[in-house]
Amino acid sequence: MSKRGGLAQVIQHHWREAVPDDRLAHLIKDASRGLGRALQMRLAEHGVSFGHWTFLRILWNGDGIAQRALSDLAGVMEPTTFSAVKAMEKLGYVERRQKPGDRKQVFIHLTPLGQSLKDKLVPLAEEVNAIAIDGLDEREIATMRKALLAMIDNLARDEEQAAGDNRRIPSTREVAGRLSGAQLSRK
Amino acid sequence: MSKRGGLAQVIQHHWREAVPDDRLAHLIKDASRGLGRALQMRLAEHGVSFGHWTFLRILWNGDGIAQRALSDLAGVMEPTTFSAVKAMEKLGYVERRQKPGDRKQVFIHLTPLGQSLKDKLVPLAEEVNAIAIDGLDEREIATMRKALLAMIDNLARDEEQAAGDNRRIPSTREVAGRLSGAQLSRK
DNA sequence: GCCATATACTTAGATGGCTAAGCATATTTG
DNA sequence: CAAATATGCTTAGCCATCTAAGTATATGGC
Repeated sequence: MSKRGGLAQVIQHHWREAVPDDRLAHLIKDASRGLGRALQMRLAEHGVSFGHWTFLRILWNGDGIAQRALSDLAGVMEPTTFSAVKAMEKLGYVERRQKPGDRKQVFIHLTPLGQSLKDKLVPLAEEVNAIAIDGLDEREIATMRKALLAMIDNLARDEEQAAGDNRRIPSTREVAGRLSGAQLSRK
Repeated sequence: MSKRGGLAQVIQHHWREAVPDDRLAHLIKDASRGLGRALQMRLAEHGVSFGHWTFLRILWNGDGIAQRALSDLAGVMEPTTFSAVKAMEKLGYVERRQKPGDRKQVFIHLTPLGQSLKDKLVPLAEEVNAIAIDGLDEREIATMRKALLAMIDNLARDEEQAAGDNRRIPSTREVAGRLSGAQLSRK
């Protein structure tokens, strides 16, 4: 309050110095929301919702996976996937199929329409990324990436432990899925 | 699929190398959700919802501000603030008052109960922060902070421009509020 | 001083995420 | 093999957030 030197400077000072501790979380949240909004705006122009993007991205990288696996890769809970997939099925982006001899799992397949979105949408995400990191150098980005990864890992271990404390041994699926949200299928 | 060398290593490899571009956004989102869940778990033990925390934090730092100002400081839209404040009023954390001669603005004041939460809840956020940044050194955190700040700024400018393209000159309030979501009251 | 515009709050309704709980089907094990 | 347990999908319902649109009140320009 009542610092000298213009708005930008005040904000810079505020975030960098006046705010030592827990507000790193706020910075991260704000960045995340900024990125989300930027992509959302662009996707909306193509009639695709932000929520669907998450799942399409994974399916473009290999469809025909079970709904459960899709949840893990997306880093969200099953009900989230369930409703998104249902909605995308209605939009004609995906099909839900079962394999003979397995009446539990539902496998998600892209339709040609769903497949075709890739070429339109991927550049939008790349554009957002380019805008966001403008002016940052390689080294800074690498450091940020490393730091974020470490934080995700730290928090996943905390969460894992908290869950274990209260209840039971969390399944591998749970722990791994919780770990970071979106990575390759392991095992 | 079918990588060698243990889960942690696979994930590390995945995030650090296999994923060059837009997935920085995913890292940030995952970190944000991890931080959110960690805090939420702890707040829940004290009967406070994550949403309320956002607003309480600001009010502890100076209550009696207008609902609109509270929105700006929290970096959320008015309806979000509206419902949160209504809920907190019902819980007895805050009161909504008006000033004579102004029938538009509603000023939000902490009750003693709302005030008293500060001592219980702030340490929880500090704990989460400490867990999250465990193992990171000063320099890394400073770099991340700087990079995030730059990204927020880049994205805010993008958004500002997109809005300007379509409609009208966004008010100062809007632009500044959008800039990062939670900072000091300036001017 | 009045009318146009801007501002502040509210309402309504959508979205994306979650937890809890249910049901059906596989899998394991005594 | 049968019973117990685990797994995968679904349903129901909550929470935090948003946009769009409505209402009431201030404010500024003519």
